[in-house]
Amino acid sequence: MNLHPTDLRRVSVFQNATDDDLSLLLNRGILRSIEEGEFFFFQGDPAKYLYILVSGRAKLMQSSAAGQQVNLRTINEWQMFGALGAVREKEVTYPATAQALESSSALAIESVFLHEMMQTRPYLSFDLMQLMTGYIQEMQSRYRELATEKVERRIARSLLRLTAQMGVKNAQGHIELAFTRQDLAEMSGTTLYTVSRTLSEWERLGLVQTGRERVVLSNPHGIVQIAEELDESR
Amino acid sequence: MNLHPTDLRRVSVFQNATDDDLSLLLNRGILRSIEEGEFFFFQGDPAKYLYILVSGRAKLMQSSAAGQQVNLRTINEWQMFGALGAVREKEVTYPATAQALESSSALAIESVFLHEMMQTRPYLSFDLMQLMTGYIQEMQSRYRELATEKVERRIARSLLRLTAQMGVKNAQGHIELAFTRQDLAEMSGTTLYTVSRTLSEWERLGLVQTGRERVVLSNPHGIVQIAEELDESR
DNA sequence: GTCTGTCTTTGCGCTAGCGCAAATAACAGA
DNA sequence: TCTGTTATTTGCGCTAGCGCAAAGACAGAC
Repeated sequence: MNLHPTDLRRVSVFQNATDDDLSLLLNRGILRSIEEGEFFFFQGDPAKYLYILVSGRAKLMQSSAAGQQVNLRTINEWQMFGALGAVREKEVTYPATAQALESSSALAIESVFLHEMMQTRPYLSFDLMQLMTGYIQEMQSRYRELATEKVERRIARSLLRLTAQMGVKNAQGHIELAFTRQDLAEMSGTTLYTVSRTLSEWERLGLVQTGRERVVLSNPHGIVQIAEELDESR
Repeated sequence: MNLHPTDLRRVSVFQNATDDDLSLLLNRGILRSIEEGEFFFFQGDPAKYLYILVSGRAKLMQSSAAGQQVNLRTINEWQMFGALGAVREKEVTYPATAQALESSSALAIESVFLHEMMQTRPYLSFDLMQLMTGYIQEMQSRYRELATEKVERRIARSLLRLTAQMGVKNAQGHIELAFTRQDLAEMSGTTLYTVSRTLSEWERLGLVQTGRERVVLSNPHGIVQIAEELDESR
């Protein structure tokens, strides 16, 4: 894998960086490649590096003391993750675990290095803040959904969110997603059983086609309707 | 109400600001006072101002299309709220509603003004990012709790969070909180009925004393235990 | 003191969603 | 093709928590 500095401009935080900045970052970065199911870092590790996913796909998840876990977000190519350490000055630890969903590689950059760069480059701070406000808003919305909306709709929302982030159209122009029922459950705050039952129901209605680690939205509009329609029962 | 520039240093985002900066901010600010139950801004309004609560208490909440709402956080004196507009350059709207829990006043500062100041003052950006990472982490934790933990524990957590933020010790050294059951429910992602039943149960056990818009933690340790103990049933 | 509006409690019935268990399906490697 | 592993489906029973409704408690206004 050979990276060119300007590739890094695809990272939203670096969209306004100069070519020199990008070279600096690339030189300081270490490329780490890991296999499906392995981890970039664990919740609780010291947050010494931030990462930029170069290839593959990963997920960020948080687990409770009892071991149950939720999916905070999925990470696609050219997305930055684990960047909290660059902001918090004190010794900090990652608040979540990053696991590869398929063979992946990521550029690891020392948190303190980005921290130093931001001191003299306001646009970097702004672009990072931009990213952070996005996360805040997303988490707030998901929190509200989880608190007030019922499962079926939350699953629909998860599928739509995934579609927006990484939906790939197949030959028939249908949107195809590659996730296990368990993943979907962790994204929607429910159990794999309920996800399975819901997808089966939707398949019966002709909204989706399902398979092992696969969901095809054959009628995206129908899913949108489930996600959006006013719930007159409340 | 007469404000002195250095009062603003109590705001975490301004802790490292110069006296000149603080004066600038104060001069550009407008003091808005509102009554209990009234609103600083509504979800969906253009985010033209950011606020600093000078006196009183407020809550930030988000509501769904169907009108159900959740409590995102409570705002105490010298906390900043509604600051997203200072980061996002495009026309943005508040993602939440800010309502006064008691008569309150807040300093309103134009978002663009803080935005400009940050261009040349890296420490401002850092302190704002610091705040934002805190929110991200808190929302992530609360999201996980809501998804994986049962109601009783979530209510316990809410009480402890409130205690940390604004607990006032009364004459007996007990921690006293002033919230309606409805508020507590919106913070914990449940209903006022369940909160009421849970508090009654705790009162029977001698963990708390309750009253109208009042919860006294007479045995905080017991509440901590409920919030923390491993749930062997899972 | 009394009235009024708001907040709280509690009984009751109900159901959405959980989670076990067992069967089945799909894939991966030998 | 066979075999072990992992993912998925579905029946079944259960319960945590919801939400209505009605009664009670409290606080402020007059």
